Amino acid sequence: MTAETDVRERVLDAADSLFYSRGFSAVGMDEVRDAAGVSLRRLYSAFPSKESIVLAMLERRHEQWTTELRAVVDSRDDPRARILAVYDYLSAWFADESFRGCGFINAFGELGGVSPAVTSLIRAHKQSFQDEMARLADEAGAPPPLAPQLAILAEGAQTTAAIAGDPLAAGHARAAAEILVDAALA
Amino acid sequence: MTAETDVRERVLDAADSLFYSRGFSAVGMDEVRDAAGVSLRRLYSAFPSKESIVLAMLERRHEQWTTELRAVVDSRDDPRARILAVYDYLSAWFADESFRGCGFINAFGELGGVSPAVTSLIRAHKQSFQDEMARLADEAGAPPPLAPQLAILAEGAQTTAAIAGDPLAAGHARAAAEILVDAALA
DNA sequence: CCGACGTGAGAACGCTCGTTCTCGCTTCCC
DNA sequence: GGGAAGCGAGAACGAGCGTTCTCACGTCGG
Repeated sequence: MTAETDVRERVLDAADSLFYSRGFSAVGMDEVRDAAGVSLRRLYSAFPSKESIVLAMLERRHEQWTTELRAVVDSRDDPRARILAVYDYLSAWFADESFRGCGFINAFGELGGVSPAVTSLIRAHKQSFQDEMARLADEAGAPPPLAPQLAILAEGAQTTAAIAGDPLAAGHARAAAEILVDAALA
Repeated sequence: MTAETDVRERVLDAADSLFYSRGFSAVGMDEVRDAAGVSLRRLYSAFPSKESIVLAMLERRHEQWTTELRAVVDSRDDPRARILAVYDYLSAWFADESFRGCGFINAFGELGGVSPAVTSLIRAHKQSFQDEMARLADEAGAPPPLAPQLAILAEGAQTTAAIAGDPLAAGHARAAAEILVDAALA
């Protein structure tokens, strides 16, 4: 069973990296096989189809993102600092040289119009982020409108950083968040 | 010559609608031909390749977007109202039933990793929007950091409205923009 | 030592794609 | 009226896709 999960991990690692950097339809299964170092036979015994790999990869990405974000947030105690920590997490992420935007937003552009399964997974991921923001805003005692505003800032920072290639977007979003938080708590 | 431009327009109309709603690789040239009501022969005499259609379509979309946005902004006189008009424009756009996010952000996800020409066109479009925001913020006498913050709000509203399917994102972004503008002008 | 099984490498399959070519028909100019 | 050019419809082509199959080989229980 370990061998089986190992194959799945290797395939998901390779698929995540390739699909994230080049998109889904631009990457063939042969390339995934080569990058994973796995035979096509084993690959298709671990996953029934390419789409199932995409779905599994997005699920794993969602869990990684959620875990990492929570870790950064939980390193702070002050409710205001916990909110702002979200943008610090974004800042560190944007600095990664292989950063090419939010994988879920990218997937939505390519597959959102044709794959309902992928669409609902993307939606769930973004909803979970909004819930997280609502929790943090609530902890700080802020009124309800703050949370969606903070989430919108985070989303905008991601696409701006990706397309303009400007990691400073996280700083701008953080500065705006500070103003909004302070205004909401006043 | 009119016939030639007519063919181009018909093809671009069809391609824009199809590519925007389903993505690029999910739509074949046969489908574009059917929707455009043009023979494949004429289609390929007007455009050398599928990618050239994508590029022409994005350029046209950029001009439409810029023109429409300027019209809404120019319907206001007060500098503060001109800034907020941007989010009113977004609000009206999100209400369109065929809205599926920003076509440029979507294109970036699918083609940004493989087509440099498409990437630089997308970048130019987003840069032009940031420039527009900088002009509006400058008109209002706001300090420099405001403009990127307003732009990030607009980008975030677009992806949030698209993925969550929530048109209210424009309202949240507008409310946040009001707070940021007032804080910057205080 | 042997046969059954599981595996890796990659050929093969069926399909779809972007693009080009064929062919019969229309059109229009002289 | 005749021939050359342009056109639409769709077949054809070559490539690439996701997926499956073949086959030779290694492994291992008996």
